[in-house]
Amino acid sequence: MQDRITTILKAVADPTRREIFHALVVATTALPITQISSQFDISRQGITKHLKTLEGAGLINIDTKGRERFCYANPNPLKEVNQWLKFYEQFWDGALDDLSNYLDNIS
Amino acid sequence: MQDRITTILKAVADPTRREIFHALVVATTALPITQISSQFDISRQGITKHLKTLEGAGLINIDTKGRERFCYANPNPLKEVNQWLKFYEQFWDGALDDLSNYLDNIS
DNA sequence: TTAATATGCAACTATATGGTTGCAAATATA
DNA sequence: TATATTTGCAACCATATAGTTGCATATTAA
Repeated sequence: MQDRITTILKAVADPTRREIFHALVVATTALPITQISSQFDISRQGITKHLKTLEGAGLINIDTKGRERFCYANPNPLKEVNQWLKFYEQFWDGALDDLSNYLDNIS
Repeated sequence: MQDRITTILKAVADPTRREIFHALVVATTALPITQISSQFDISRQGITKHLKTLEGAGLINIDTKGRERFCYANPNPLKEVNQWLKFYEQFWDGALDDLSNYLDNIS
């Protein structure tokens, strides 16, 4: 199908999915689908589709418990985006003002 | 239309556009469209569309000189992606092994 | 056991996206 | 001046995407 990095970037390129992901990251507990969809204006099915996309990118996991499916965030795939970015960091303005970048580049 | 960050993420979510962008970043000189498209299997018009998307995201600039249009990369918009990522860095595994993250979090 | 709740699946719609081809216009070269 | 090169614009096509609704099913609660 497509690259892992492409799958991840496409998943977060949608603003609604970023919102859903964010809500799950800051949530103190896993949330069932209905509860997530209650926070948005689009239908539950619309939310379910977004959740599937996020799950496909590895950005969320879902645990089924009885009739409910509890979703929680897994930010780890974003490390790949970070790595992709890292190469270009040396080319953008102000890069050398950033200590971490400096350390990366002298090693 | 849409968020700046959404525009940027959508631009880099396409693998062909990432390739084009990368080619321009590592190029030592600005490249005319025909020369860029010669490096890819898709048509010149296909490349032109991608260039427009990249330009719309601010990731490249284009200078017209005579009949030619010279393209060069501008990685600065990626700083916004980096900032978006930064928030989630604290939630991913191994974040504290990274000195830069550590420094960010004690300040 | 009956009713309510949470969900998945399928079908459908509208629009966006990635790609193509054909043609006209501007610029450069012979 | 005639020809070749570089490009933009417009139309078109196929598929992907973001969303909807309707219905069936499983689990929980009354």
